[in-house]
Amino acid sequence: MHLLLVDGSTYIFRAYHALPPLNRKSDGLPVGCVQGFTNMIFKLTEDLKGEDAPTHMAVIFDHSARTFRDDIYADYKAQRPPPPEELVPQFPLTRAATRAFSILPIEMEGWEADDIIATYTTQALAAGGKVTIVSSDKDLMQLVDLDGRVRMLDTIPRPGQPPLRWIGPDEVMTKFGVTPDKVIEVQALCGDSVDNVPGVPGIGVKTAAELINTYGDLENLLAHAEEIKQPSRRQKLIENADLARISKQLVTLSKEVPLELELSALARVPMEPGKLIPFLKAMEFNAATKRLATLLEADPDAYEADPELAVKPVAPVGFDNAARAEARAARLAAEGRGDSPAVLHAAEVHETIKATPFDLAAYETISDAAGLERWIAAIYRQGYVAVDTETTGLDNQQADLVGISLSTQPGNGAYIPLAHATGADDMFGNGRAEGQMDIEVALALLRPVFADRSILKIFHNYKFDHGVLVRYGLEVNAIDDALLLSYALDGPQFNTMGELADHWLGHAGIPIKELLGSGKTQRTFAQIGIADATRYAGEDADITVRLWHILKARLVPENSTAIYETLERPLAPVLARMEARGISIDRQILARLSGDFAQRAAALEAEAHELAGEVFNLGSPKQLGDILFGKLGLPGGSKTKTGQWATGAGLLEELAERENVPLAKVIVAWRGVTKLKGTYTDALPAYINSRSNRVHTTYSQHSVLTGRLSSNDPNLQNIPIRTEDGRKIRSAFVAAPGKMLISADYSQIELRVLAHIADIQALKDAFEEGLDIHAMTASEMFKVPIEGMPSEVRRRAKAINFGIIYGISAFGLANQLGIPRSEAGDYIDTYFKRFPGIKDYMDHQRRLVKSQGYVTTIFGRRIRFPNANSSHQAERAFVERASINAPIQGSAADIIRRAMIRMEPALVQAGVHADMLLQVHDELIFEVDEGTEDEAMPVIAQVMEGAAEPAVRLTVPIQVDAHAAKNWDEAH
DNA sequence: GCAAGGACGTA
DNA sequence: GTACGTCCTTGCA
Repeated sequence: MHLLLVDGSTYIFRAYHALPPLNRKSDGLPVGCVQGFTNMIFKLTEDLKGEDAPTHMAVIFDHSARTFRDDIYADYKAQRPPPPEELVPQFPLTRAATRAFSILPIEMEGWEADDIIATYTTQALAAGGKVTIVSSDKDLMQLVDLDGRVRMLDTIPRPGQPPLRWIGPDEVMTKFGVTPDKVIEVQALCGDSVDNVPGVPGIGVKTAAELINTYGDLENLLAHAEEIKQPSRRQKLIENADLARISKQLVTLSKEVPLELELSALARVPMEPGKLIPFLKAMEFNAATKRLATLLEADPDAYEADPELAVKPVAPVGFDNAARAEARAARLAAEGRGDSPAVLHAAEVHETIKATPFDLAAYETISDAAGLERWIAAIYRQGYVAVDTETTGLDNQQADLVGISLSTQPGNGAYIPLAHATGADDMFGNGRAEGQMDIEVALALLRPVFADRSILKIFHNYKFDHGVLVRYGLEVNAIDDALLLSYALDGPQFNTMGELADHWLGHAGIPIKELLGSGKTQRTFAQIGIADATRYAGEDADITVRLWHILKARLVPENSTAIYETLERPLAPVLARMEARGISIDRQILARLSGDFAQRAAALEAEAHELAGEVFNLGSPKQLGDILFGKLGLPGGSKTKTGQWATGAGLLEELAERENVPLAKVIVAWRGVTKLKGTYTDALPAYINSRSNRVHTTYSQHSVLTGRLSSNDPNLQNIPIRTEDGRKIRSAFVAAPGKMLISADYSQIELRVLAHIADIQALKDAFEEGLDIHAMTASEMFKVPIEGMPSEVRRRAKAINFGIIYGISAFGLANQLGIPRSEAGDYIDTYFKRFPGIKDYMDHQRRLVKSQGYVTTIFGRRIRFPNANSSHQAERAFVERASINAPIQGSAADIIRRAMIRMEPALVQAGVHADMLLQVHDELIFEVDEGTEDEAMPVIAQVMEGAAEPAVRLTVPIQVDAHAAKNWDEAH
């Protein structure tokens, strides 16, 4: 007997890094590793002929689950990052490839592939056979034996080396300095940084081998540790004896895996064209199909592509209609959309999916475990699934889960009702509706699927579903998000699934209003009948999977892959966790303020009525305008675009000053107080979540043109700070008992980004020297020494600096500073003369936006302006200013996003516990245990300051200021 | 009950 | 002059 065991998982990972990426032509599915794997299996069968030919064969895979090693040592393989997303869909395909060659793929929950290999190896030896292990994993070297009955074979292609490299006792000796039977003793001492096996700190392979060759094994060495001459080595061994013993347990492969298949079941059977060719065709490996068909003396045309794996012929006309593809290519070329294969591919995917009709009646209601298990099996075959949750409300921190829908391909869908009540019309209702499986049973079945990093879960607005699912104990790994794909590609153009579906599929789907109604009679999803719910929810999952196919195909041709993969997708779970944490607010402070504001508002209101000589609604700009400019006949009134009198704060203040109108002052004061009361002190307490006693904002990751976040329900990005009253509100945001808040903010991030992008040496020098940037600007412009500079001069320079960032106009600057427009124009001219690069930068962005319709951040985020060539002068001017601002604001936004993505792992790495709670554009708020703030702050600042690297090396220093206190006002 | 407009809080 | 979200009034359904 000759048993050949292929270590499948290691090969896939090595192939992923070694081989160029390859995508299936028809749908862009990544298949590079599958192809590498298929070639490897084929070459093995070719190379191992005659004497070397195995009689038994299997491919062994790791099963993504914990193993006994996690129980021995919690940190085992803790450093291992999740597999790359491109690799994920390829896992099930490599199993399929194995079966296509008539070889059994073997994996077992709770066991690593290495353990299964060790057990089969032991059994084969006991049966008198020999074993070849196809792997280069050093952990398997312990199985090699001295008399050549167990050898390893490394087949990973390496330049300059033979294609097949046998690993026997000599090679093991080279690697570990000992015979194979002593490998685990050496590994126990030297550990393994990749798998996070600790070993004895400070002992490497060389020392370990020397010690083992002297003392024979670990136990004997430890028993004689006292005798070792070198003091530090002796001490390390004595101190870390237990660590070494644990390490040995970790590296020792189990030879007692309870195998499901006996050795005899692995007997080789010949390849069958009926299995192999349909697989190769489904993968669209055309050359391999021909070659293997010839080898097997089969007619490739006699077999169809495996329907389970092939791109589904979802459209009336398939992808392979040459005439149609050609016509399409011609049309696209004529439209100037280019003819790169990726562009054509994306267009084909879109057209095909768009042509697939919706059939709401086809969606399945899953009402029992057997039904769900069938769907889960389909999900594992597909490797990905679109998921949508239905809940009782829009607040994902409170809403109850009502059901979950799934779709694995355009046109299909299923709904698992979990908490529907009996009909809303039934006045005795609110019982549990019939035909639903137990929620715990359903979740138990779904839990491993959601956690499985080899199955991609596709959401639309993942953050919402995450907030619901984690509260039901589901962990979700490996996600894509159709809404974020859309945002990475098109910016905030589309906000809802309905808008996306309408635009891309020409089918908006059932509006939720149609099911729930609105106003007083509005129902929750739990009150919807299961049949209606299945149509609605199934459609949502179906739409999601369609959008995913269409949008994902556009990433590569539209240069948005990096933004999506490195900024958008990784940020979503970070934000989801911040939302779930919330922040504590002090109700008492707010209640006292509300009372205070109410009194002051009432007094101001009475005073205003007195001054106006009549009772009117102070909250009505219309009534106010009529009184000021009508009844009182004040001059200087201007009209808004709707013909109303304008009554903005700036205008009222001017009126108070110039015309000496006390009423104007009173109104401004009243507005200030009622604004704070209405928006903050009255409103915020209502947002306190009764379970957590904290306020949970929702961040929108897909709403802002420039790449910033926005915050809503409540908006925690506009908590007051500028006035005394405002800061009192801010002081109501507090650390939990025993905790502290840390606020870390970027200093002048946008001006620094401007200095970098526009390459303004004078600005860079100023930042390098740590100067007051506004004072420096003033000194340059007005020729005033920084020392003893009047505050008014600095204020003007500051307004100009901000103006530059906003795409300055003389009109705007004049307005801001209350100076004549001609004077503002002179300031701008002076600024351009002093900092000549600024004008170049501005002109450059103007040209870019007009020629290509978008500008970019330093990380390549595209910010689109479809109106760049508008026929309206005002609109054009607006786009010009926005296109000047967007790369600055957007690059700063990208920097803090990168910091947020890296923050949690960096804190873990540093051994600091800190919870990131809020982001306010250039500021991050954390909550830490009291007393740990001095450890946390440097780590936080370091991550933030280095966030652009290594993607971009900024040519200005980035500075972060961090402070800790019990409340947000004092921490800021 | 809903949308638009004005005003104003933040970076 | 950039980017947001929320509150309130108004006007129409």
